[in-house]
Amino acid sequence: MTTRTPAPRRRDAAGTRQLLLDAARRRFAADGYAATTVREIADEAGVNVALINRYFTSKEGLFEACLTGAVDELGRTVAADVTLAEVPHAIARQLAGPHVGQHPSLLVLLLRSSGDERADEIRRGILRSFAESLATAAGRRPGDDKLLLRAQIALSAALGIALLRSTATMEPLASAGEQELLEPLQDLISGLLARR
Amino acid sequence: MTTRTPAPRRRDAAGTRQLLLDAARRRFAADGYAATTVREIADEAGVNVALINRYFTSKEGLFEACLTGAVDELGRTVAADVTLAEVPHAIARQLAGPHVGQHPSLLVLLLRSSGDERADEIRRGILRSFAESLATAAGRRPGDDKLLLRAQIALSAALGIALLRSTATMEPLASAGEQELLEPLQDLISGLLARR
DNA sequence: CCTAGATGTAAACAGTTGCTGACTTAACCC
DNA sequence: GGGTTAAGTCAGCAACTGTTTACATCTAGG
Repeated sequence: MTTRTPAPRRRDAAGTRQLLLDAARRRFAADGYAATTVREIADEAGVNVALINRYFTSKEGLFEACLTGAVDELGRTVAADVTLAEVPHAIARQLAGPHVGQHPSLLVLLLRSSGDERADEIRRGILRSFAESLATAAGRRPGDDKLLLRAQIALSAALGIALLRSTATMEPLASAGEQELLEPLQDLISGLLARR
Repeated sequence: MTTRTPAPRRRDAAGTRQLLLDAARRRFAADGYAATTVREIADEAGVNVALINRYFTSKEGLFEACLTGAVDELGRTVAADVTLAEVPHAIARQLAGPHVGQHPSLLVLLLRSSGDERADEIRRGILRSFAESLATAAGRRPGDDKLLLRAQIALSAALGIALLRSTATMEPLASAGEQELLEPLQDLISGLLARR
């Protein structure tokens, strides 16, 4: 069985660029920015180290590209106008959905600081906008800081779960599936954000 | 005004050891293990770099010492037999209590992986034991995995808040005080862990 | 076919990392 | 007070970091 792709070209800029992005995202999410080596990333991608600087100028540039890529992907899966009832499903899917494994949780990436100011500003921007969406879904009116705070706490919870699942090996949390996470998440979200 | 300490000795092993521990905890919590340099720690402690290896054998040894120190301190502030109603208070205090600032949140340290197996095992051990205590406080009976999962999620939430407060600058979460955190935390905990 | 530009490779650079050894200096005891 | 030991200093090493530079090789267009 040969490959189906029409052009199995041995030199493909866009292709290797994507290989690097995928490998980088995995390593950054798993080990953090500082602990990850450009050579590790290149090896995992099966690509020469120098290409990182060719395609992304620097390690920070690569990280930034991972981040903006993650934004797009998240923006596609999580619509901006979710209802509060859908939120637990969205979180559970993002934490343990069928896609995870090859694409390790994007959420973890949002907790990985690079120290670079530009990249960190992107990170903060995404987080803020997520919290806003969540607060809006919960019925926030402009100026309502208390509900915004609650939305940020809910977001913290989702990110905390993602991080603990990936760095600590804490059962049953680490290997809980989408279904097992759903019910607790529903209780958490409704306890925190439901109108009373 | 001279110093009040009875013995202002210029050479004090225990003293400088503690200086190193404090500085290391701050840096590790703020920047993570890999991004923190032994020279940074030594400078912040106002101490020669070589003393880190003298007193703690290695950077990893220092991190491990920070971790076990944090265990003791947490074990003292958070008793093992808390009631469920006290949990939100304990979390809020640990997140934003009056002591924070000089002693940046111990919780963040528990999310900082060093890559060293020994240190990470300590970390996991603490987290597991905390989750157990929480589940017990919620009325867990042996073998009840569902409630344990919920306790681990609650713990994730607390840690996530700690991390987001320290790495993202997300208002109003970042500068919320103990009181402002308490009410949402109560709703979160009761929604997640209360018997229904 | 054959050349020009795109793609990939190899080696080395300068700076930083954690760590070590030989050394100096202060504190304590008789 | 001299001498012994603990406490602190200093310079440097070997390994690793991100990055660059000069070079090889493939691919497409004329």
